[in-house]
Amino acid sequence: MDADKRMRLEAAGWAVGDASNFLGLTEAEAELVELKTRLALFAKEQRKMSNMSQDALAKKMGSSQSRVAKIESGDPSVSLDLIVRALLTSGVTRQELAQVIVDSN
Amino acid sequence: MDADKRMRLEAAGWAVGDASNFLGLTEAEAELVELKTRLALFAKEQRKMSNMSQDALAKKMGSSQSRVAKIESGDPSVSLDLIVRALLTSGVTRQELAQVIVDSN
DNA sequence: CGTAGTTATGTCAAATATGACATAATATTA
DNA sequence: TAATATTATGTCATATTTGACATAACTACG
Repeated sequence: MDADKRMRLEAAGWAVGDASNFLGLTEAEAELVELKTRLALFAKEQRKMSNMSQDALAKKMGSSQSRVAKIESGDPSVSLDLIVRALLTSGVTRQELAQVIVDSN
Repeated sequence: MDADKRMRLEAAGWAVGDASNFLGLTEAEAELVELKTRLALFAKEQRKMSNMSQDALAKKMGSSQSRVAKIESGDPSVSLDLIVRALLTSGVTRQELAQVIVDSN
């Protein structure tokens, strides 16, 4: 919808800091953007931690190198589902996932 | 199934003991499905907790009553993004979200 | 230097998710 | 009971997300 497009713009270019009011983002929408951004960074960390190339992870999770790159760069075309799949495939536990969510922001 | 076969299967990356492999799901995919299911139930709980009808929540998050129903029933057409948006819109904190993730399964 | 390995970026057809709508089913309340 | 509110289910056109591909941009090492 409209809000999603706005979320996209913000995640793509506009400082992810806190432009909540800027384009009329809901509190929840802004929080989700921040959460996804944080998880994206964590995904990159954890893949490296497990000594996999983007291509290796991609194959393991049935995706492609370019999409893994997009996951890790916080590309707005990437769903939360895909980010979490990447994390779980990298061996991240629910506990670690939860920790990142608590620390987010 | 004997221990040897189990060991061989598990070494090859298969979880033995649930329906994951039967459905052709990787471990990560199965874990994601379980996570989403748990979050869906939690979403229903929390909406009720905040005394909103599905229609009220739908309006607040820019969705529709029928989609909120699908969120809460664990409909496979619902993304994790949408589930989390529903949760955050219902006033769930990151801490509570994390707690559910840890407890999942 | 070159070259092999890895990561980033753009594009696109196909797959999937979405809100909206109708309407059925089930609660709730007068 | 009936009337009303709420929730469930199915469908569909549209929007978004996807893997795949090409290729550019690094990185590391001989």
